[in-house]
Amino acid sequence: MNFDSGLPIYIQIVEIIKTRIATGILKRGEKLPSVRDMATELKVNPNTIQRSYGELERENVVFTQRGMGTFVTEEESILEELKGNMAREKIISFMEDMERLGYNRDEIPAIIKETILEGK
Amino acid sequence: MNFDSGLPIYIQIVEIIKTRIATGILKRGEKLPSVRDMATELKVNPNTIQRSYGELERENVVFTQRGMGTFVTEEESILEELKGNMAREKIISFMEDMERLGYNRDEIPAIIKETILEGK
Amino acid sequence: MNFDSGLPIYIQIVEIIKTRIATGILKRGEKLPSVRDMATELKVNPNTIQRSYGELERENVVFTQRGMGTFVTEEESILEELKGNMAREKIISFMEDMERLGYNRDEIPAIIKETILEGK
Amino acid sequence: MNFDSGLPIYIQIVEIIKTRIATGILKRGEKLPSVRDMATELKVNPNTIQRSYGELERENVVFTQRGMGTFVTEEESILEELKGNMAREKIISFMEDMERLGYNRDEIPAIIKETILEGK
DNA sequence: GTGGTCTAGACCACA
DNA sequence: GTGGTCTAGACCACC
Repeated sequence: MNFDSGLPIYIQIVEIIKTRIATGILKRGEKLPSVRDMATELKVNPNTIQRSYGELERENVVFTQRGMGTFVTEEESILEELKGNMAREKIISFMEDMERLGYNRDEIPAIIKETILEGK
Repeated sequence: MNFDSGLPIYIQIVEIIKTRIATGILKRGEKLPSVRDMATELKVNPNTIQRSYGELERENVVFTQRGMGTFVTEEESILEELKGNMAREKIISFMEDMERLGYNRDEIPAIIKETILEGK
Repeated sequence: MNFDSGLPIYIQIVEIIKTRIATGILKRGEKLPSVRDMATELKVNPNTIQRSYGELERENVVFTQRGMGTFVTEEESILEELKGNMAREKIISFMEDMERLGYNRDEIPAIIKETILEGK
Repeated sequence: MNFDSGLPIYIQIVEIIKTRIATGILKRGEKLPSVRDMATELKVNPNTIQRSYGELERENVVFTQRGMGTFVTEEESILEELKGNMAREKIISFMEDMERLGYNRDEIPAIIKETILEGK
């Protein structure tokens, strides 16, 4: 795993975990890897993972039980919001890419429909 | 710049240059940086750039004039096709991402329209 | 327990015991811990406790029976006065705090009423 | 300065700074001591101060300008809210103390009024 | 100079 | 074992 995108490593890890949760790789209520295991897996310092987990907890995406571990939230509403946010980000960056390629915002839905039909 | 995506570096450079052309950073008929300059800019071996330019020429995206340098094609149809291909790739990977987030192919155009409206 | 408030330790202990009596942790007529036990509990020299007990006796808050130990006074009037004094101190320091936060002496009772209502 | 209240040091520092702001010792827009100076002053590690400042920034009580320092927020509404919160905490703990001394919640405003009158 | 991030390694409370 | 805190010391970007 590389972390040279310019963003702080702990933020990048937050994004990775959010993606895993939003896409269902990590499920509602599931235990995350321990701070130490995650640190070993991603080859970063445990404090960095700690910070990532802390940030996720602040956002109520995960919760921790002392001595037990860190878990994906049980609250469905937060998970839905998370998916919505990630989708919105994906859409926005996609649209920016498309505009850079010379397409107009408003014609994009139509182009997508075409592409869907082609693929069928 | 990192080139550790697994793909051969020369292919990655081909993609970078195609993106620059498709987005208009490099314009129709414009001279590309010399092999040597490009190698310096991307911190790779000049032979690698040479190979990338060769590939681009094979695809008629650029053409070479001995002693003058390498230039973006003058043929509008090729540029259009290039943009179309890049757009199609973007759309496909975007749709895969959205499906992973739990959205159905067919509902995506509608979601995009909503997001456009929100952003206004 | 820390005793680094600047005040003599024996005075601080007098205050601790008065608080325990005023709040009913130590009841009317109840035996106080022996000097030796109290010294162990608070991790101070027994002579210090001896001095604190002496001070409390001087104020008629406790009385000593040779060979039996030290006891909270039986006189209700002294206990009432003790509570009144502690309340007055609490009120004064509370009001100073509130004034420092920018509240006027005279508006404080009203603010408290509001807070009581909120808490209901 | 002692930090053995059981609470994490960084939280205690957050409280100290909030008190300084709420009581006007630190004014609207004023620069806080640098992380390093504060660490020296309070004899803790700079990272601990960093964490405290980060927490305060998260709560919008302060903001930072890279290379310039950390400053008390300019937003009056946040400062008002801060004072309100600190007052509420003071009131609640004061009332708990008074109840422990045998006074009823509802009679406290009256007792305060008496104490004010006595002091005049 | 400022804050921001990261690593290394320690100790603690909780279970 | 788990997460939570703290220290020490380094390097970075920005001003």
